[in-house]
Amino acid sequence: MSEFIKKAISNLLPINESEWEAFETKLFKKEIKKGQYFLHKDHTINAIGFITSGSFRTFCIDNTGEEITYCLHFENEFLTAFESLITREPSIFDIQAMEDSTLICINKSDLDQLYKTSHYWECFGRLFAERFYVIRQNRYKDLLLETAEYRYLKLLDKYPDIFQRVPQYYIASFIGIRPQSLSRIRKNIYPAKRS
Amino acid sequence: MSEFIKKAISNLLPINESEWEAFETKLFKKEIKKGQYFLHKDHTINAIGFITSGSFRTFCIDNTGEEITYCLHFENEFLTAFESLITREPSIFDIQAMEDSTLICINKSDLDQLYKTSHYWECFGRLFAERFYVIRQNRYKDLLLETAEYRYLKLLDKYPDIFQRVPQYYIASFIGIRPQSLSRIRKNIYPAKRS
DNA sequence: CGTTCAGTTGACTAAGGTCAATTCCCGTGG
DNA sequence: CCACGGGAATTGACCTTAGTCAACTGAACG
Repeated sequence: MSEFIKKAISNLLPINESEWEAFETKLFKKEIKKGQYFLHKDHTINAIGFITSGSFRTFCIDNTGEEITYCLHFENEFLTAFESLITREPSIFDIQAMEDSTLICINKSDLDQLYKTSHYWECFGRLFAERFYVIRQNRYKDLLLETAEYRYLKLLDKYPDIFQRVPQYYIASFIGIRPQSLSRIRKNIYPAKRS
Repeated sequence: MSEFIKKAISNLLPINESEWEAFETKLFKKEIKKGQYFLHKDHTINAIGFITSGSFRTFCIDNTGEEITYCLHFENEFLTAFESLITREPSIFDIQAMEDSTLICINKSDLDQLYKTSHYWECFGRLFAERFYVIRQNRYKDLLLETAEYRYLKLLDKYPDIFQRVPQYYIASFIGIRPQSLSRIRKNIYPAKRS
């Protein structure tokens, strides 16, 4: 089960057995039913999860009271409110399961301990943060420079089956538009048929 | 001169003398005249700078051939194309001095060496990346959730003298709109007078 | 003094938001 | 098996924000 997380970690920085064992003993499993929360807004997050099955969305409430889906998360991805994890401030986001889901988690305090005692893990922490940065950077770039239609197509390209798993109004909001606008964009792309 | 960079580093993670000395020997000074470049697009960046005087802008070219000012940078801030620094890919951004400027720089290779040999520096590297993440995150949040007017006022709040130092069309582009739109927003905020 | 370029303004356009009505889809209970 | 209810998605009509294009102003500087 934790083979996948080991692979994801090795992907960032190859790991040896003793480093892995120190890490593995800290892991715990968490099951979250569809609709339940991994994190509630106004709470400071104290763990990182790795999604072994299911999917989540990170959302917040905008000035008009509307829910804005900020991120979507799927299998084999790390899940956390990184900003809150770093700053130790309460998160402005909720993180909710969109399907019945399973996570492998590690507590922030255990991770900090690993950072402190192991050069390997400190280095991993840096690479982890750097990768999070690149993801944010790309999203920011797309929002600033690209059209909603481009963002929609890019998302479809990355997750071809996303429409089978995620309601369209979450997707719309993730792209940065309203469900009605996404509906129109889709109509525009696929003139007669339905996708 | 390098007192300021030492202070900026200590701010992230308190530093002792021997760590500092290892670092200081690697530093070099770079002077860049107004209009000259710290980094050219399509080149992989191999240094981080710390601005001791002057200011810079990071920009790229959008689909329509328009220059988009992506970031503005001032004294006592670190300057790099972080994405290119991390991924070792060519940057899509140019970084250009907006005023005659002075930087204290360290090469990526020297930094990597410090990361490798010192737990202090590795930890610093993580905190540095984390802080970059938070900055990106905030910009992304503002672009997704806030109006152009709010972003304008927030920028003014952070850099009250920015209009004395930076042409308005760079500022407009930085907050994600066209100069004409910024002009109208300003007209709207200050109905009769001029600021 | 004319050239240049940033900034402003006006008229028009385009993208996306808003509100409301309608249709579609799917699960549940009769 | 069918009818109904409820939420998701679509569509239409209209509005708002910002973009586009072009003309004009004004300050800076040789």
